[in-house]
Amino acid sequence: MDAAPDDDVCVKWSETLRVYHTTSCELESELQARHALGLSEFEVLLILSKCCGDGEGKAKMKDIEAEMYLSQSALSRTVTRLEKAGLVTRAVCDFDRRANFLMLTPSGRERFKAAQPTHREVLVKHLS
Amino acid sequence: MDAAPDDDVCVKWSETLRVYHTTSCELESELQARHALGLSEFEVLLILSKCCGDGEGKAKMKDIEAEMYLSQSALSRTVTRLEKAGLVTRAVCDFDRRANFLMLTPSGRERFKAAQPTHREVLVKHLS
DNA sequence: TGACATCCAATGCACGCGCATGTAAATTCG
DNA sequence: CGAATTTACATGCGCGTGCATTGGATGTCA
Repeated sequence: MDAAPDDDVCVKWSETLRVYHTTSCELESELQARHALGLSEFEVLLILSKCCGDGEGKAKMKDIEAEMYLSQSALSRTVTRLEKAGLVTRAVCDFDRRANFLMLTPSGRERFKAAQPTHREVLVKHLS
Repeated sequence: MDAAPDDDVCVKWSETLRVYHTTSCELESELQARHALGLSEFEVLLILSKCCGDGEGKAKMKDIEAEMYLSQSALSRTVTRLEKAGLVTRAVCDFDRRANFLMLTPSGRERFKAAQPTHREVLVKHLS
């Protein structure tokens, strides 16, 4: 698998850096400019919206954390921002009152639907 | 080129996210733990050391900036940290006194040589 | 049941980043 | 030449992040 040795991984890494930075940078600015969403915030909405079909959109914080590359504290604050913006609501889990459920509000679902094309558009532009 | 459409880019993107985050995260912590270097700092040393053969290691700030995914201000502060650590020296360019040269100190070259295997090791682990 | 370990989420804190601005040097052009 | 523009770098500022800690709920085991 690794016939050609060390330099290969360096090239691969610098290519990964290039793709990651250019793409995430444009995602960030386009989502912010067109939909007032940070990338982390969008990603939370994305998980919520696909995690639970159409009607609902519930998920536990821990489950979301597991699907994102974001620390527990950062996720907590991201959710706080989303909550303040009225896009998401926290609800305590009845069976385990340590845990929180997260739910999309109608406004949150709307915002996400509006933003998703922008997201796709940028991805297609950089990864096609 | 793009026979299978939208979902493809999403998969590709999430794969890029995974590789980028796991790799850069481990690079950061290994370089910090073993060599007291942040990833940005290492990357500056890397550019300096390959930019100019063995004996010297000079480069203009602007040229370094162009090779990194880092803002001008972030680079400026990164270099300040490297300078404080004694790994790098700033020198004013005689022909354009706005510009700075950057030079590896012997200590800087040493630190870089010590750190490079760690860097390679992590890359190989994640990208092979 | 009671003491201890574990788990979830929030928060204090420090840090690195990008944006906007400031300062000084160089370049352009009337 | 002299004023306006542009370029290089540093710095003030706000923000999002990770680490460490805290507080509260749950689980475990004797």
